[in-house]
Parts: sequence; structure tokens; C-alpha cells
Amino acid sequence: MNDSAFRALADPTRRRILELLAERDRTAGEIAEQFPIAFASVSHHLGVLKVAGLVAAEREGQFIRYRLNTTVFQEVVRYLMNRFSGGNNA
Amino acid sequence: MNDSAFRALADPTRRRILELLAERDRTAGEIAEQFPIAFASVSHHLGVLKVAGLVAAEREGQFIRYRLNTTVFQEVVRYLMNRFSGGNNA
DNA sequence: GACAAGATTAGATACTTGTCTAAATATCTA
DNA sequence: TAGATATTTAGACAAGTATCTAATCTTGTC
Repeated sequence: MNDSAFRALADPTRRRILELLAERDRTAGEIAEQFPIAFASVSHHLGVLKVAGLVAAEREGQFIRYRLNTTVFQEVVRYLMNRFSGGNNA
Repeated sequence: MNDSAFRALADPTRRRILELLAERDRTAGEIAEQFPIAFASVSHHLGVLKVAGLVAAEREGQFIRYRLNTTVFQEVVRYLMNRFSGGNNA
């Protein structure tokens, strides 16, 4: 099962990035300014999320816009539910 | 959101342990013999899973029996579904 | 073309984590 | 109480990762 997705989800900064993207798509800069760490560090996290397939990136002129890719989330949820959750997750 | 659970799920050996426990409860030794690593290393992984609340342990005489704690899985699934999965996870 | 703005990549460093061996703890049996 | 079995804990080490600064790349504007 999708190892990179679970590894990506293990970091709290990355989960926070995902939460921001769940609200709406954002550029790398918009995301980065929400955190007290260097832009380059956020960029690194975005790379990890992209490799894991949890987000997608698209250039828009000078900016790069990130959005959630819900497909991989669904795979993760399905894996957890099928195997572990005891069948009750309304 | 439950940081330790996500960190615990990030390791493939630990996910495999959870899959074994999903089949049935097992003692530490029964779990450890499924892996090519030292018993002590598996014990360490079991500790991580226990701290995360993903498994529970109970002494049974000489043995310690592990079982899944589905509650925390359900929290994780709920978090992912509510925020990220786009609402479709049958 | 030159420069500024947005973003990533490269290289370094500190922290975390997975693994090992050895030692310790707990239980059972003789 | 001594010894055997099951498991965890301690300490060390190597590999992985989160962060930083500096350098690079891409696009837009003058």
C-alpha cells in the first residue's frame, strides 16, 4: 500500500498544508506565508506531497498553483476502512 | 489531529503488523516471527503503535497479547474523509 | 536584454527514527 | 530459589528527514 502517501501524511506541517488546500487552491507563496519556516522548506514539503500524489501543481504565469488530489486520499481511506476500522465510519 | 497515529502509520513494518492483528489477536512473539528483523525491533514498533493508540496490549501469563484498537483508526478515517476525500468513499 | 518576483534545487546541518546487541524484567515450572 | 521462556528497555549507530542559506530557474515587465 501507498507508502509515500502515509509517509507524507506523517508530518504535521504537510497535513496543515493539505488542510489549507482543502479550503481552496493556493499558490506556493500563499501556502508558504502561512508557516514560520523558510519558503524553501515549504517548497520541499510541497514536493513530498506531489510525489505522494496528494496534491497536483500547475503553473499559472509567474505562480504555481497547488490543489488537492482527492484520489489518493480515497485510496488511503479505503485501505484503512477495509482493513482496520471495524466497518463503522459514518 | 492525532500526530502519533499518523507517524505510526508511516512505517511499512508497522502497517504490516496492523494487518496481522486485523486477522486475529497475536502475541508479541507470534508477530515478531513474521519479520526478518530482531525481536527487540518489533517490540519497539509495537511500543510505537501502542503509544499511538492503534493497538492495545494485555499480559496473558508469560505472553503479551496484542489486538487492534479500532477507535483510533476510525478517528483517522473520519479526519481524512471529512477534510480531504471529496465525500465519496463507499 | 536586464531586472524583479515567484518558486525550486543544491548542499549543509541537526534531529529523528529504525535497527542492532546486550541487559533487564516478568512469568512459569521444577 | 534457580532456570527457562517471553518480552521490553537501554545504549549505540546508521540512515532518513526537516530545516536553513545560497544558488538556480521561469516568467513577466521595463
